[in-house]
Formats: sequence, C-alpha cells, structure tokens
Amino acid sequence: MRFTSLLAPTLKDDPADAETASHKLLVRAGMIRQVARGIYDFLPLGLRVLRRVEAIVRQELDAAGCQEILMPLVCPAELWQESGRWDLYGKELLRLRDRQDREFCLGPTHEEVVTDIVRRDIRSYRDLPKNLYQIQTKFRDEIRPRFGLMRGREFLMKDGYSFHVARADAEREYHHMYEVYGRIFDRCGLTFRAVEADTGAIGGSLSHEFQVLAESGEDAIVACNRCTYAANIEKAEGVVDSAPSATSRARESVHTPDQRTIEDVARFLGLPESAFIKTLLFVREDGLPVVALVRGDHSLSEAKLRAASGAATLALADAETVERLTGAPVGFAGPVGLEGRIFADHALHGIRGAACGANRADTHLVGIEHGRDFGGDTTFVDLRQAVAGDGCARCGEGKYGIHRGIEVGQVFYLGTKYSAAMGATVLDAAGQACLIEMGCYGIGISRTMAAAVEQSHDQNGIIWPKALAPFAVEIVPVSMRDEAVCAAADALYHDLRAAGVDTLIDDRDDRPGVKFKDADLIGIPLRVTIGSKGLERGVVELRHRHDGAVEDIPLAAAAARLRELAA
RNA sequence: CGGGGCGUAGCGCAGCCUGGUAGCGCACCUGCUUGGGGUGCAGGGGGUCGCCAGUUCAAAUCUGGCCGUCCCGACCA
Repeated sequence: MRFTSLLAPTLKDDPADAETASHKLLVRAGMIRQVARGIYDFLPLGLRVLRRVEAIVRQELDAAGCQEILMPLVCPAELWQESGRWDLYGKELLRLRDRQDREFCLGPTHEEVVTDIVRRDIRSYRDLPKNLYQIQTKFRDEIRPRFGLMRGREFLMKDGYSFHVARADAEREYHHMYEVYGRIFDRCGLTFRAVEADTGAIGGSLSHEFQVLAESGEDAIVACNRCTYAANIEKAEGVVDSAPSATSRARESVHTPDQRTIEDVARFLGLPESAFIKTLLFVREDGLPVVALVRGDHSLSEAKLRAASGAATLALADAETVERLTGAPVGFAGPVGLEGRIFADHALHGIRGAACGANRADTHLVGIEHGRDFGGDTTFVDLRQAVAGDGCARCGEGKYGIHRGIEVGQVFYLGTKYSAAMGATVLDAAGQACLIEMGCYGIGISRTMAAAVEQSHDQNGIIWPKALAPFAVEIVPVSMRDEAVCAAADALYHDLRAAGVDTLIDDRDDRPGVKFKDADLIGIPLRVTIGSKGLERGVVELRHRHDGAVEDIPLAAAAARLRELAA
C-alpha cells in the first residue's frame, strides 16, 4: 500500500475526549473515528488490525471443529420473550419496532437465535455435537460507554455456541474451547490470564474469563502467588482471619444522631469497623427484597449475593424501599428483627459484641450476638469481596495479589438453560427426547484490538504485536526527490509485495521527521529507511519498533531478510 | 438516572468574569526554502461561536430550555 493512496489521517494532538492510551492512540494513528457515543468508524489501518484478529480467531476455531454461521443483527422479540430475557435484559437491549409495529431488538448476544436454529433443524442425537460461531457486529446500549473501543455500544464480537447430548461431552467441549482461547490470545501476542468468573445474567454454572493484563483494565482479578488459582474479584473466595472475638455482653441501643456510615458510627462509638454488621438491602428482579450482611470492614460482592439469592439481577434498594423494609431511614438498618431473605457472610458466623443499625432513626444496637440476636432464618454464605493479601482458598498457602485486566473473552457452560426455555431437544439412542446441553463462548474482537494497544505502546505511539499489525513492514524513503532513493524504495516495495509481505511505503513528499513520527505512531513492527547516505554504502536501515533497535542491512539482501523477519 | 466538566475553523485551544467588527497553534492552499526525527519565510482560504427562545441599541459573552460529548457513581454476555 502506498501512503499517498491510504486514508490515514494522523493527528499531532491527543483528542480532547480520550482518556486511555488505546483510545488516544487509535484515534491519533488514524485508525478509528467516533461517530456517536460508543460508536466508531474503522478507517483502513484500523480495519486491517480488526481483520487480523478475526483471521486468527477463524483459523483456530475452524481448526477446532467449529463452523461459522451468520445470524441477524435485528432479532424478533418473540425469541427473547421465550427465553424470558426480553423482560430481564433491561435497557441495554436496544428495542425497535418495524413499520408493522412488530417488536425487535438489536442482538447483544445470540443464545436465543442460535437455539432456535438448532431446535428447528436438529432432531437426533446423531446430528450432535455441533459448535457454531459467528463474527458479527453487536449492539448493547451500555449505560456508560467509555475508553474508545474498550467499552463501545457497537462492537465486533465472535460468539460461539456448542450443543451436546451428554453433559460430560458438553463439559469436555468447554475445556476444549478454553484451550483454543488460550491459543488464540497467545497468537495475538497478548499477555493474559484465564480466570474463574461469575456467570452473571447469562446464567449457567461454569465460566472463565480471559483477561489481558493492563493497568487501565476495568476488571479486578485476584491471583494466588503460590498456585495457579486466579479469579475475577467478584467471584474469588478469600480466606480471612476471623474477627477478634469480643466478649458477650448485653444488647443495648444507643442514640447515634445522623451517624449513617460504618465509618461515622465506628468513630462515634469508639469501636473498630470490624465489630460492625453492615446491612445492605437489595431488590430482586421479581420485587423480592434480599438482605445482605457483611462485616463492617468488608465489602460485599454483589455477584456472590446474586448467585446465593438466585437472582438474575439485583438492585440496591432505594431510600423509600429501605424505609418500608426497616422502618428507618437509610443508614440505620440492622439484622435484628428484620424480615425477608437474609444472607450473611461467613465472617459473621458466631460474631459477638457486635454493633449494627437498630432499624430505628438515629439508633444503633451494640452487644449483638449471632444466634441470640439474629441468625435464625439467615443463610451463611461467602459474600465478601476478596482483597489483596487474603489467603488463597484453593491451595491454602499462597496470598492473593490484585491485578487489573481487560476482559477479551469468556467461556460459559450453560447447561440446559436455553434449551429448556425454548424447547430444544433431540431424541437419544433410546428414542427419548432430551434437552440439549449448551455452552457459549465469546471473544470481543474490537476490544482485543484496544487491549493490544493498552498492553503495547510507548510515548511515541502504538507497538503492534507482529500478528496484529496492519502491515508487516513500512518503507520510508527519506526523500521523494532523490531518484536513486525512490528507485531503491520502489524496487524493495515490489520485491516484498511479490514475496507476500504486507508492506506500506510512505511515498509522501514530506520531511523525513514527519514520516518517522507517523511510523512510530502507527506502530508497524519493521521500518526500513532508505536514504542517499546509506545507498552510497549499499545499505538501508532496519529499525524494530518494539525495542528501537537499529541495524544497517545490505540493500541487496533486504527483501530476503524482511521476508524472514515478517514470517 | 444522580453529580461535575466541556461545546468557538479539520484537530488542540484562548476570548466569556467586565456585552461593542471572532483570535492563536497545528493542519490545509500558493510561492520560495529545506531534505535522516513534526524545516524556515511570505502570502492565502476556511467559523450561522451546539440549537431554540429571552434580556439588550447591541449577545460567542448575560438568562432559561433543549441537544451533544467527556469524567465520577449506579450498571455491565
């Protein structure tokens, strides 16, 4: 490709609306442009990178026995109503009506549609297993799109679905996909970790996320420093020392005017935060209130509460609901005498001498004791969000460290959630109808592109991993007005193209400094500079973007050398 | 949805407080110059100042509403 025919509008200044490295650099390098909030154009260079990620994903999936299909972006409401997600998915699901006033949505994921395919056309266990995937633009009307491609509303995603008769086979496929995902992200040149994950609203029972490690990541993940255990923080179980056991004492109520937060009340009463019972009220999607209790110095993992309470979604109760449930304004809730489904973290089991809200305005209780004052109808589960330094729940020896990650892929074992809701069955060998066992597997293609930039850039621009770079080699003729330089650059360009090396030649009539800056910004791995001084000695300069290493190579051997390096 | 910021030329910004002919840098066009890390000089084109209403002799500037966008929070296969 000649630079003069390429649309690559590079910018000197960071765009004012960009925060993260990938957002700034992808815009500056002329790869993407924002069209609307969370919606982007991909310009030629950006599209090339996107295609590279796609190609790797396709190759690995096809090699793993998956088949590519393409499902519609616009999906009929009926399918979503059948699975129940039309009502559960919330505003993230962009709904629209056609001219006949029929309801549709823009598909944010395709479990319903793919299950519909399978139930219509697969009748027999002999037709299984199948693993179907698509690479398609998705739309989710995110509450808060941000960070450029990292959390867009419209984005490119690979979503795949597996169908088996036997659960054991389905689980084997899950582990198979887990391996394939590792190969895909390895080939992309990314540093990542596969971590155990919450299954969230999509349901199912087993899930891993593939997290690209980067400071700017939106997710927190914990990893043991002794064993291989790693998990999303919302899922990770951590071992914590139990609270210093206080002596049992009589329950009494104390006047705590306007002391609402644990921090306030702890200071007011002169008690450690760990002596408090934090009481949080939520409302399930069906309106049922759910109460969570955690120790005052701990944070609640909503994902764990969601799992424990069997909720598809949970929302923190608003002030009005809190008053209705506790009879007190926000800030004075406590478990004593509270009705409803109550879940308490293990750390509260056997607690004594604790403090909590009294369910009365400006009042707290002290001397609270598990068993005596609360706990009769309380379910004790793990609700606490792990923190750095917690003991590892898996090996029992290591400690947790916390890392930031960008979720680029996730695999789920779904079981029969969708096949049951939508009646997807096959006849087994005995002629019995049985529900199909499903798995689903996603990769954020455009997000992977952004994650690569987050992980690999410097002050001057992007440093593309070889496998994702828009071109393998960039040729920079120092001057377009020097015939010998132009001839040599052109010859090399043609040799490389003939050898199948993706090559960009910067044939703009610009100063060399301009070309060097743009080359660094765009981030092609290999740069060949051809100038009159070098040509006099029969050499050109080869510069490696990733480490800045520079070497002179004979012009005559340049094509062969570059082909070797680019392979 | 709650809180905050911003909206002036393609990009980055000043001007707004204190109303009076719309400016700077980059980019772009022309000429010369320069040619191994964003050359230098000279000339030039380009803006209904987000939109609508109001106040005023006069609004980029003051007031109200709306829209867009960014950040924080709630949320998130």
